Amino acid sequence: MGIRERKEREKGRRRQQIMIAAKRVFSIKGFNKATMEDIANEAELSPGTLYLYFKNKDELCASLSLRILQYLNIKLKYVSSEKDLEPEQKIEALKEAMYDVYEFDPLILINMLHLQSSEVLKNLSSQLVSDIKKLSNNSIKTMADIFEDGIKKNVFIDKKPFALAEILWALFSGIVLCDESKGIIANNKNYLKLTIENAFEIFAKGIKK
Amino acid sequence: MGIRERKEREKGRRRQQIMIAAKRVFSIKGFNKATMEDIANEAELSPGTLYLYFKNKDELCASLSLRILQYLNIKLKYVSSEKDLEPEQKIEALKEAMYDVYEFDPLILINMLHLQSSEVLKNLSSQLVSDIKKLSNNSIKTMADIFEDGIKKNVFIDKKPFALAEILWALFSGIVLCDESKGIIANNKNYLKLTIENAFEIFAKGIKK
Amino acid sequence: MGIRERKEREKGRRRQQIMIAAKRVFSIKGFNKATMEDIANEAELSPGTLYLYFKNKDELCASLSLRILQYLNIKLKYVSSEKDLEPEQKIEALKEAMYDVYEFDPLILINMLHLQSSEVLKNLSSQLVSDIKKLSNNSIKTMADIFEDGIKKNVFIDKKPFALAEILWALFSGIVLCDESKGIIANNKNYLKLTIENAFEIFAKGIKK
Amino acid sequence: MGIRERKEREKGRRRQQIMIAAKRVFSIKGFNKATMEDIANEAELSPGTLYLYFKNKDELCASLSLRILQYLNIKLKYVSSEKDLEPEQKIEALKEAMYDVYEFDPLILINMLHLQSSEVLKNLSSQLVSDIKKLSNNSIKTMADIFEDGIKKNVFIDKKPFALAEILWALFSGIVLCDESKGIIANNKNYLKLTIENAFEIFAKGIKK
DNA sequence: TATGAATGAGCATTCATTCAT
DNA sequence: CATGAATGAATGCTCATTCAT
Repeated sequence: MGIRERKEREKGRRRQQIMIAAKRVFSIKGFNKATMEDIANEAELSPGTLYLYFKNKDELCASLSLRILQYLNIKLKYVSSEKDLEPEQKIEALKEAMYDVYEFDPLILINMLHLQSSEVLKNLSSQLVSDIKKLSNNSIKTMADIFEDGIKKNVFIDKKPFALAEILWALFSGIVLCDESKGIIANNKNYLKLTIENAFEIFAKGIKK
Repeated sequence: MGIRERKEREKGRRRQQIMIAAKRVFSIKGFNKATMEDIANEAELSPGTLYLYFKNKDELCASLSLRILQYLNIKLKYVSSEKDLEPEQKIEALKEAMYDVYEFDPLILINMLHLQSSEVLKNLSSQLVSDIKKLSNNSIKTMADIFEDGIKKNVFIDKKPFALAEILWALFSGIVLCDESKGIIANNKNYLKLTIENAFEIFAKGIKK
Repeated sequence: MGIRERKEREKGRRRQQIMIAAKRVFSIKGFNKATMEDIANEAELSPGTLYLYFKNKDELCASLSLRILQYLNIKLKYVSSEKDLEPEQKIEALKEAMYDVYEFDPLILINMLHLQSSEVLKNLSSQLVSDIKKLSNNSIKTMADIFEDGIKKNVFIDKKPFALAEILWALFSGIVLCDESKGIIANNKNYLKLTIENAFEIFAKGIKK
Repeated sequence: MGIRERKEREKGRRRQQIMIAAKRVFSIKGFNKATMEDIANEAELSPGTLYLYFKNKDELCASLSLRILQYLNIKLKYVSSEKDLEPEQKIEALKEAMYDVYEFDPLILINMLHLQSSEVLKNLSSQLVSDIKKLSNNSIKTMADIFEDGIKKNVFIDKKPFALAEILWALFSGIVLCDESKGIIANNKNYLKLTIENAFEIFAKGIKK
């Protein structure tokens, strides 16, 4: 391993360290009330250092989204590529994958939502924006592949698979969203787990031939 | 109509005017990048005037949520109370209602999400917080009533109706969410309409006995 | 006087108040070490208020230059228009005018110099930049008119009058500059007055036929 | 040449390298907007290295001034010592010398001006401050010697020679200054060369008996 | 010597909120 | 009621400087 390589890896580690700290602070204070100083303290770094690794606060936030999308993408790719699984088993695996992703980073949607604002997009490097778009599309596409497989095997109804993927994506987003806003909407504990369970049951039944 | 009443009504109108302006500004700039001055300009009022009608920025935002929840509640109540509709027709009516709500105010979710932050909740009057919670629960409860009716009539599977309501709520939230973040996630136009259509089809099929 | 007019005048007064404070602070601390808070304190205003009247720190500084150029311009116009003065008397009047300007704002050159940097220019509104350019050119042009008059009357040598104006402008700038940097260069008190006196004597002799 | 000497020379080279880079960066961005990192990049060194050769940013800037003053001093001494030149020829030689200096480092005045700020002076080593003062005074003194020679030989008017020197110094400074701020003030290309030419013509005529 | 990552004090700027008119 | 100028605390960000390697 060359020096250059080692440094690159070191840099990646720092970014992770900062993102983890940011995640923690965002989840406690919310994106707006969290200050860069808060994050720096949490990461046990100085405020200036944050700017060595992230162009600005918005970019730090967007990078969190990218990170979770990367994780999601890997999970989905893996499920999709499992040749030995029957379509219905893949749906089950999907459910597990999504639950996994949520556990990895429950903040996913707050961050994703933040990206909507055109004012925020202005602050992001075009590289980052295109990475996020690419990964989002890839994720949905991979899910679509899973459904397509089931349709081919005559197990699932013949809806456009991409549409199915989008519905599942929406369902997932919505469930997470409602879980996030527990204070207002949800009532029972383990809301997420139960609801994902129930939702997939309905969904799986709904798409079966 | 007494003078007092007229004044009250006048006051309500002003609040509406401000909320509409706020909605427009929020949808363009996002909640955080929108300034009270932006909103005042959009409403053709002065910044100071906003504070005659709303305690602070967070409360203005929360009032937007309350407003949409009220609208949603009315729609749902109406669907639920229609004695002549069969369960499946009610589901169809639900779909229409939700589409309606979305058209009325697509920003609902951004606002709802914003309410999550405990830091924001601190700024709200307890009256407002309890109103929002009550309405949210009512909405879900009313949907649950619809499902319960279907279960009693032996048309829907015997899932806990409240769970069904939550799934539908999540589905709706997720769809709207994905539509909002079109720039990042969605690909096709009319994403929302198509996806609601597809989703309800799957959902309806999934809960039928 | 209408309300609008009164407000406009009030606004002008505030700008003056701030500029005067800025001048004082700049002359004590230098442009860079002077903070906006320093200036606000000196003006007995809050930092935020400064930004109601000046886009940013660079623009506040440039406005000081504009102010002195306006003053200079008026002085020069007056000298140039005096029909009864002989060319040599006008040169004498020029000297007085310049001395006057310097007394009005000895900081003129520090500010002018600041304008050189392209990075600074980026921060200025194009209106301001064009105003400054126009006034600078006008000043030199007016001086040229004075020399042209002398050349026509066969009193001054037939150099291009514009070139003469530029030399005088440079002489003035240089004298002020050296006076400013007293700490390093000048030795005697009243350096400025003496040197302007001497310089104009040489200059007047040099351009006489 | 001993090792110590070689090292000393090497050190001098590095200082030159850094000063040249600094000059380039200052002339593009202005002293304040130029960062030490900018200079380090231009010099193809790391920021830390700059501090091995200069105590701080202000001292780096002052060293630039010192460097140009040394160059000027040598030029002036040479002109002054030429026994065979007539006073008028010396004035001509002075003109050439000044043009030379300007070409060597047009930034001289920006740097000199920067030294004015008492806040900056605090940051400089007393050694450096006294060097700069000494050289400045020497330069003016040497010019005065040239004029004194002319006065003795009954060629120049009997003004105090030191005053003449100061006027010339001011003229030079002013011309350079105006050339630097071309964007704002000057109009014609080759402003500097032409104006120095014209100015010396007037000046020479003005001091002749 | 040279590096360049890390620092953290410092500052320009913003903006929710107030209040005299 | 309405205004909008003024506020000033809050904060994102910068950059001269340091120091472990």
